[in-house]
Amino acid sequence: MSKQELVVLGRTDETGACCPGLLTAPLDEGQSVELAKVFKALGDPVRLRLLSMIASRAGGEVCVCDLTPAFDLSQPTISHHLKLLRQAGLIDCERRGTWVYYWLLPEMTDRLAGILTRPAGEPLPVAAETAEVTG
Amino acid sequence: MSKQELVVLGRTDETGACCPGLLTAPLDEGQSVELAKVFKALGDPVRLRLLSMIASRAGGEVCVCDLTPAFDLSQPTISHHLKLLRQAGLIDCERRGTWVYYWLLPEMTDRLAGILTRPAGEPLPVAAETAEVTG
DNA sequence: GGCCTACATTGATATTCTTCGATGCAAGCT
DNA sequence: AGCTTGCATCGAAGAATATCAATGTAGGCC
Repeated sequence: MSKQELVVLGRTDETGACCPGLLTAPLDEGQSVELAKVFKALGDPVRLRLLSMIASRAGGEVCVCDLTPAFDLSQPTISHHLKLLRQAGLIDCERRGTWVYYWLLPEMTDRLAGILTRPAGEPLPVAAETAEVTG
Repeated sequence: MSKQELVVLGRTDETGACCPGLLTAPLDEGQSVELAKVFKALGDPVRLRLLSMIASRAGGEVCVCDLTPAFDLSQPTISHHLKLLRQAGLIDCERRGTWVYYWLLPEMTDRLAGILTRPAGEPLPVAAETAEVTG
């Protein structure tokens, strides 16, 4: 049940410094395709709420039975959204008896945060008054 | 030309500590809708590459004429993607003579990074063996 | 003015996504 | 075994998205 996450964004660096980052160098086509899948998973209000409900839960996990009634959506729809989040590598789940529990995979959110973080102390373009046209 | 970005995610806090964050408390419906628009803009390989090309450019800005030929897509399609990135508040642009230049709005990527960052030193759920069922 | 280049907008089409009801499957209970 | 609950999967319908060719617009140049 926990076998279909994506392996995304090249290596899993232990330093936390991680990959080039979205903002420092142009992404190649393959990287952009993989990264886009994760952001696309976050690009829906229902999935964002699901993720935040899962991530913020004390104890680190939530039963689906606690998630479904929080929305004005059918049970299959919630199940579908959870599947997409799981396929994006953002969450994982386990069946325990009758119930299924979901939890956050913080490695992925950490990686996204890193990718969106500027390498600190950037010139900050502000406006484009003095810049020279390269063409 | 620079008037249709979203104003997203509540206040613009100067401390950088920023809003509650996706991972610490459940998002309400309004927040999730606004946030989803930004992530949706990032949920496409072409737009991710465009954003990375813009963000990583020395000088802080890029001419559209340098972006378009980097893709196997028509000029209107690139223009469309740039518009979506701009509407998401991720980039802005300015016409200068014949050409139009785009640049990153780092406030938005900073905010996303903050939203995806855990409040440091979290218990890290690891597995779900000892957790009690709250229901 | 007239023409050309750079980019945006429009309108159409193919694909993808969200959502639902119906159904399937796993586990507990009687 | 049969029944019930919790959740996933299937198949279909409607909405949203990506893409293109055609067209519009703004600015430079003759």
